[in-house]
Amino acid sequence: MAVTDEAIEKIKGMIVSGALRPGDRLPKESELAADLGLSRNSLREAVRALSLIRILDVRQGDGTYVTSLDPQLLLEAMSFVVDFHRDDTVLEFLAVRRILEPAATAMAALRISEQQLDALGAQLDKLGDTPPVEDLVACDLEFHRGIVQSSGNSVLCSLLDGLSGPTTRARIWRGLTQEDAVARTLREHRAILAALRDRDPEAARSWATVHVASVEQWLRSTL
Amino acid sequence: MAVTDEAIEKIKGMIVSGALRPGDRLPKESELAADLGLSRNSLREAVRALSLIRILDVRQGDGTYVTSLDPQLLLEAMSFVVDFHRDDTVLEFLAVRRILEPAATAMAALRISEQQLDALGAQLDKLGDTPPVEDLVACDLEFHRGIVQSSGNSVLCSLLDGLSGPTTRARIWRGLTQEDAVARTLREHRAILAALRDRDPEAARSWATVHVASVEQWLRSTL
DNA sequence: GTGCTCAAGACCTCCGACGTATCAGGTCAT
DNA sequence: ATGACCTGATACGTCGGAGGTCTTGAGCAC
Repeated sequence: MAVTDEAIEKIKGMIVSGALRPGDRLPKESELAADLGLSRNSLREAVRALSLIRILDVRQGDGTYVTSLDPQLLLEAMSFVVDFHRDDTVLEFLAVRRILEPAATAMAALRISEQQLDALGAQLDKLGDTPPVEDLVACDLEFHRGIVQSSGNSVLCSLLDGLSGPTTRARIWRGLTQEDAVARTLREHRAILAALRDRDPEAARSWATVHVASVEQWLRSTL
Repeated sequence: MAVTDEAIEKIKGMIVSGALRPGDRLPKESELAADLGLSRNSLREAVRALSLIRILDVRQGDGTYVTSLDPQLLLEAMSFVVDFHRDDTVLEFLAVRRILEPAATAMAALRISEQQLDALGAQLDKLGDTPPVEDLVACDLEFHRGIVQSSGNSVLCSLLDGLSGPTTRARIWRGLTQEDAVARTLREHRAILAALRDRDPEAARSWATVHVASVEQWLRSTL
């Protein structure tokens, strides 16, 4: 195994074992390189790799720190990965979202706060009946994120966030605007919100399923 | 933005735009560095980072290639990330698995081949009634992987593979062996297999839910 | 045709130097 | 005494060059 890969494993080990805790500062590059028995250049490759996936946070002029290691932060790196997938695998991602989103919406029905409900309602009202496409996309993303956050599971939230990432979503919406999809989306959003207000998990789950399935169906007919 | 980060974005752009396709070979380090306008050292940091998340495949003495970009390959990197989470977030990961695994098992009930069914059955038979712990862990992992693969969704498969990674699984099983968990697990595995043989998605879903929930319950009472 | 040898090509590692950003502490004017 | 400003130390950022190691494939002997 290459020395850089060894260094990655060793740093990972230091964090997993608890020798380095979230927020801790690493020794400076020259010292750490000496400790691990490799050159500063090779160590930097290891640090850069761990920095890309949000394990480490490098600040020039200051030092290198272990991030909070929150699921939200680490899974954020997944959206980077999702960007690499071509259209032919989008359906598979959407199928997973079709499983997760209804479950998350059902969970949210039991936990969402009145305040959050009002915020979602205000957001929908502000949008109007015939919003510009860009506003609809942004709103759609925000609407679902708000609900999923109320599920109380940050892993689930981050995962869905990655799956529904801006790139994928934008690509889907791009051609979806010519039909009655806009009105339909708004209608379904209101139905989901109503189910949440009723604290009705099964209704919320069903409407979320319908909502994702409609996107899936359209996409399947188009590709 | 640092030159290395720029290089990461540029390489990503070349792949996403289609200028570089899966399996393509990149120009040699010195040429690519010159093209992108940075030093070879800095470029290597970018390549190493993309290599960690399985975007690039570097072969010493040969060259650097774009990987197949299969969902399976890219999401494999997620297990690396999951390893960093401490026990207190394991429950959240398990909750997500509790959503995905029953759905995947139900999907598999409709698509799994007779051959695959026989293989799963043979695997269970070979294990016997009181297997060693290590064999049980390996078998458990293999059993679920085999089923999920039959769901036909490689994204779903890779995701569950990451969530149920060796580390998490081993940590859970470590203390689970003293009780009646072994016999219970084997019984549930056989029930899942029976439901698959019957091509009964709802029974398969239910047994999978029970199976994951029992682990979750045990873990919740222990932590 | 088969197997071996060897040289070219590409990545691997290291070193040393200099640039740049951050932070802490001191200086000076108010 | 207080505040802004300056300056030095510190740590990361970037670079160029020099060997080392591994893979590959051409060429040669059998």
